[in-house]
Amino acid sequence: MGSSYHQFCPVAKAMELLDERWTLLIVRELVCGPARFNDLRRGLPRMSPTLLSRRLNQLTNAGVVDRRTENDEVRYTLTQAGQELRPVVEALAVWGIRWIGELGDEDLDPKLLLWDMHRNIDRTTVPPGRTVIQFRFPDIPPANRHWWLVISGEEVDVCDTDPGHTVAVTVTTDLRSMIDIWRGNLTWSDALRANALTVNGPESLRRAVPGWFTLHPWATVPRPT
Amino acid sequence: MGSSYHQFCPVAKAMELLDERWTLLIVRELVCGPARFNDLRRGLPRMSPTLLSRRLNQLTNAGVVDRRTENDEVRYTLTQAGQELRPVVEALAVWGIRWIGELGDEDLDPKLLLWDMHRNIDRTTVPPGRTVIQFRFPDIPPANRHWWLVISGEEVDVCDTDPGHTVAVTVTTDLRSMIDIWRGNLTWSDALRANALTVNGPESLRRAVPGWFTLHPWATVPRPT
DNA sequence: CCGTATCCAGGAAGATACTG
DNA sequence: CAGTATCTTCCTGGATACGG
Repeated sequence: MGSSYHQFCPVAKAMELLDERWTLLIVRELVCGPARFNDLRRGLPRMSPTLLSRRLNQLTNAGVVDRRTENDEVRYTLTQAGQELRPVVEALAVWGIRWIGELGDEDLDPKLLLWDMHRNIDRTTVPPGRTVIQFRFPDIPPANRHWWLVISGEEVDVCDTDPGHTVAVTVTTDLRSMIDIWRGNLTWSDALRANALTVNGPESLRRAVPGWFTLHPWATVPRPT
Repeated sequence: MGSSYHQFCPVAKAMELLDERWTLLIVRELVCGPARFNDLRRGLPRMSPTLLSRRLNQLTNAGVVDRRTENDEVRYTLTQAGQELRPVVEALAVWGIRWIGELGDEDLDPKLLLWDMHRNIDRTTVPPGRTVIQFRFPDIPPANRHWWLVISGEEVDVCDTDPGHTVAVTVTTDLRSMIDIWRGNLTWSDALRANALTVNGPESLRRAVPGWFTLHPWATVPRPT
């Protein structure tokens, strides 16, 4: 655990645990539901597995995280104490979206974007059966340029190589615009109108695409004037 | 500023600034109102002035803190962005008081206790004129054992040497009990009944003392069963 | 009163490779 | 899939002393 502040103040005691690098981002991941070690790694790609492991142990020892093994599958979940960190994470998200507007190019990670999108699909609006969305970001290096979201009845998969299925719609845009949309700083229709984004595919699907994603809670936070 | 997480997530962007050691505790201090450099030092006694200075610069550059010089007096205040960190601090306080119950002896700092008490005096209930409360903590080393709170019309002073004024009431207790009361884990009356605390002085004042302090918001937070 | 200058030690975090 | 092991670097944070 982080070293002590030698203060009895609850804020200080909380921060002894939570002010260590990455800790609250792990909680953020787990707020979305139980996760396996490698799920967490996908949401925290710049974190080394050693450090992730250490942090999970610290959080477990602190009573925030529970490590469960169910028929050979390891799951990390939030305990009651962990669940109650949700207001902290939400308050931070609201503050962050309002006051930290400028993103550096380093912050624009397509891997994270797709990972986040994949868990915010509104199944009820996507056609039944298998639907594949292709994303193309021509402005970034080829290695990360092409992505596929494979939506089937039970699950949603993220691929960075062509899964081979028929593509329903292709979204072509620069990465920053797509992230601006995701964060709620830009609407799909404004991006389309400004030619910052194009959707290829059958008319009906093209119109429907934006509705396939649930709005991130961030997106609706009012911004400072 | 802290190093980047390379994520566009608002929580990550917020934590780049806020997860550095001491940063949110400075915000906590400033949430109570504008403060001078040495006021902050009193609330953060284990922090070196170098580091406090550096953090204040970081927070100023981040647009969270404003440094004002008014007729030769330096004041640090929260900007609008800083004010909006209040929900974060409050969420952390609620979580901390509920889930980080055990305090080490290292966390029991009488200096901090008195500093915190001095800014939570309910003037309307304290008799007019000058009122002096003496605190005695026989269980701790002599150097920190005796404290005086000098309440006058305009201000409240903390002294660790006898200010020489007439003492209205003397509170004698162990430090941990006083902090338990302050955090809302123990009531004045329970402490009195258990002989963990005694108040000396005129009957009427003795009864009134607990009411001279405003209840800390922490104190009323319901605890987990 | 309000900080800055300097120095030092320790450990945190990153990178990489490897194992059951 | 779920982590350890190891190594190295850097940088934070702490302590202390000093200046405007």
